[in-house]
Amino acid sequence: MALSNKFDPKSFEEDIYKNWEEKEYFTPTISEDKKPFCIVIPPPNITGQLHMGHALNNTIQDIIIRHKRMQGYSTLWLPGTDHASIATEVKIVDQLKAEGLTKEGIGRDEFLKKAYLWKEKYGGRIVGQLRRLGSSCDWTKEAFTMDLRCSKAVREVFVNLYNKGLIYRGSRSINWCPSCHTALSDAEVEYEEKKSNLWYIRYPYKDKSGYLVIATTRPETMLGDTAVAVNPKDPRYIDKIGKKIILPLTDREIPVIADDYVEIQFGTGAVKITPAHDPNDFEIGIRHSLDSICVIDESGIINENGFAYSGLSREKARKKIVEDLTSQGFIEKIDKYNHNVGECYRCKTVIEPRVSKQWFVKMDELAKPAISAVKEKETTFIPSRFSKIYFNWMENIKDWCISRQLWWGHRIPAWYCEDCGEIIVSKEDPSYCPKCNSSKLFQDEDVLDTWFSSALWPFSTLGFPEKTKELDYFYPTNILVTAYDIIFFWVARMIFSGIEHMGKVPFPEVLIHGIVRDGQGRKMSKSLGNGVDPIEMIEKYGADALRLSLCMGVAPGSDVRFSEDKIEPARNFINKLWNAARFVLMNSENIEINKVSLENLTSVDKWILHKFNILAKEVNRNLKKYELGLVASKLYDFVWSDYCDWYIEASKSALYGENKSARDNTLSVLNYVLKNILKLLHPLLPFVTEKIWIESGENSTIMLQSYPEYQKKLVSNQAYDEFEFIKEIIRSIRNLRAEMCVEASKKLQIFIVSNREKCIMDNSEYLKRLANLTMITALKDKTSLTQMTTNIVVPDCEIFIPLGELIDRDKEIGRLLKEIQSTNKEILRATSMLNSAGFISKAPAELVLAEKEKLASNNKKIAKLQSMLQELNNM
RNA sequence: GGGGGCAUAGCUCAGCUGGGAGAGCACAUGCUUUACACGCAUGGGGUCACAGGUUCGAGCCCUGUUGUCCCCACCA
Repeated sequence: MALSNKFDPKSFEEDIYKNWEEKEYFTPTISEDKKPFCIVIPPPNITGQLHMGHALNNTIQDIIIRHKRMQGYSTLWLPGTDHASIATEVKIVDQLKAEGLTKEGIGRDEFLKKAYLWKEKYGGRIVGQLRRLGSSCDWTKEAFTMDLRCSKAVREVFVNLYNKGLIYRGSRSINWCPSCHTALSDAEVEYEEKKSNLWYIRYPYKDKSGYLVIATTRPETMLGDTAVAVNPKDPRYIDKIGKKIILPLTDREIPVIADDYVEIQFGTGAVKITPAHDPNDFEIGIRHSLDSICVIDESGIINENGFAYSGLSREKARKKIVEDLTSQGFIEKIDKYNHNVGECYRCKTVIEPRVSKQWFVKMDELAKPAISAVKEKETTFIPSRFSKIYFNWMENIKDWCISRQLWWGHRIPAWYCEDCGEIIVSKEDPSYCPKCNSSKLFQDEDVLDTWFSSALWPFSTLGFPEKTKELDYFYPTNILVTAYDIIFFWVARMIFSGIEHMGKVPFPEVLIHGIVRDGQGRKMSKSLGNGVDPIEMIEKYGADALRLSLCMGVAPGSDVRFSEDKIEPARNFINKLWNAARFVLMNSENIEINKVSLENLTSVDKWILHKFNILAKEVNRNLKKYELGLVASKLYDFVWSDYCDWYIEASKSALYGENKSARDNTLSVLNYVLKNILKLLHPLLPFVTEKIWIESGENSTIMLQSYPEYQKKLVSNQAYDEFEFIKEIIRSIRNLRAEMCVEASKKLQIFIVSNREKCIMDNSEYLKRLANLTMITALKDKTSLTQMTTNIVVPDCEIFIPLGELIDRDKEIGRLLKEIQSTNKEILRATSMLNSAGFISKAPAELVLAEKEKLASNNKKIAKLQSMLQELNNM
């Protein structure tokens, strides 16, 4: 026997994957006869290792891609990794620090060497982990955001945007991380509410006519104040506008200005203006031609413009300034105040707004078509509510700061002429200045935001700007699968980039899934130490179990809680499947398995084929809608309840019986359904389905079989009804046994009175086996019964069981009363529905008919129950 | 300040197009039934957050309320 009695994924997963990859099953052929289907992977950062979020994201993509592959599409799942500029640089700086080195110390070239080494080591690790998950990526096309292909695309796009005037360089107030020493885009700043104070400070007028009180959350920035602003409509200050103030702790003279920006209600209605260290103040500064005095340097230290405080950190300067203001009588009051503080998304350092020269992408023109593309449903978000998030961001977007003062990344393709100051933006490295012919050129030191290259991913990976056949065949891709937390960073930017550079949206669908949380619903994080390592789970339970557990009970777009006790049911299910397969294969050994012939099948054979057929329809329907939770639960229920609990158990009658043709028929159906279950399950459980497929004697891979579809010829409503009726009888007998405490091993004899006698007798073998009976005797009516019996009523059948001394009259009465009660409830429900004129006239006719039938059958049932009760009472 | 999610069994969650409330886990009882104890059989357990509305009919649609989580936003 080839299958061991326990499912042991470790023994085969790796070999199976290796085989798939060697045989190049993941590599599509570009063919006009086939429809293309393409997904580009959200490239994992080379900094990381696979976490549960990746596991969920890639499981979903793999299910979609395997399904499409089996449906005959030419499928490409294009993998790759992201250089993750700032995240990687932070890690390497840490690594250097541990070795007692600094990045400045070793220099740019040496630093980049280290970075590439890092990429080799850790980029390779995560790619290996994706393989372990079973991801059917075409590794021959693996991309990296800094490889030659992607770098060419980046330069192409940068130069094109620059030439169109959509990229510009300028001095703006940007978010600065004093720890990473770089500018950040707005999207890279995370806000957290912090407890702080609102300091009310007296700013004395120069003419000694008193003072004006301003309120601030950042007293240390007052060193850079160049004005105080009030609202022009504020009567309190109307006569103060234009007056001069002497900035406390300094000798600076600053004006009182009027600007609509100032809220009359907030604080004192007077705001200190620090253009160099606040983005709003920067705007006001421009409107009023104020000086912008930088007082905090790149590391968050007060610089030479900071009077007595220069050299202090932001935090120390705040403390000292408040002390000095207090002792000199400038503090009016201090209120407790909570406000949002911006932090660097990589290192959590408090952001310092700073004015500096950076490169920006002008967003207005790019955003417009990207908004209408989603409005016009050229791209749809699934679930649709996520399009609101997209619109909200796109409609309020500001210019995108793309330059980073880092080393690891795409260097900005701009050169400056030392002699004439010309800026040269070029796809190729220039060797002389086109304006003055000087050869003294130096390249911009900065690199691009890591998301600049990610934005191009759907076409840069396919060969853009070359017109490759891959790009022609697979672009636009078909679906993008990602978590909702990078809609801004990535999805939105891919959409406007695709429209701008390719003329088409990069994908018609965006499937958004949730975040994987821990058992208590908390985000998994390193600091909490609550992360579950997917690789550890794969080691313990297998990749299939992990994949299945990430689908079970999950609705699209909602967060998933994961804990180890969620994976056990998945593993148990696979073990169940494994053993079912083992049973079928064991019984099929050395026997020629015929194709299923639809003639000569028993009711249960037709029943399982009918139910399988419905399953195939439901699975396809739900896969189409990406309802993976429903797909998983339908497969789970069919395999466990229908196939294992009922069909396999019922099949034993034929398998262990004498009739050879009955056995052959049953084996055909057993094998047919098993094989097709494996196909349906394959996208979810690639490894175990392939393993069983091969062990069952198939010599090709399951991953290229055609996916089962609904087939009209398998429909058999009559057989379905028939076996459901038999199941009902079996269940009621089992229930009676449990209630009456009849030993499970005790075989019973039953008598029946039924208008479906033939059906019961046709299925007597199944009844005997599954309800553990010796004999079934059909009676015309119960009066011929001479023995004392206990009785069961199911629709269309009365069952009489001689239980001898086990019969207990009071217990029987109780049982009957309970049954009468529940039947009465049903009758009441149906009656009230049928009594409603509205229901009769407005509800669908088949529904009304069904209710009438139910009522009739329950009426019959209750009549029988009541006569039984009568008899018992008369005893 | 704006936007969104969630509220269903003890726990974790499904419930797709409005038509007799479901699963897994947990619980109870009984089972060495020759595929499986990672198993088999049977059972108990729900005011579908609350209040209105639409409808013949609402867990599902609409309005409001409460609780909870998240996202966005420059009130210093």
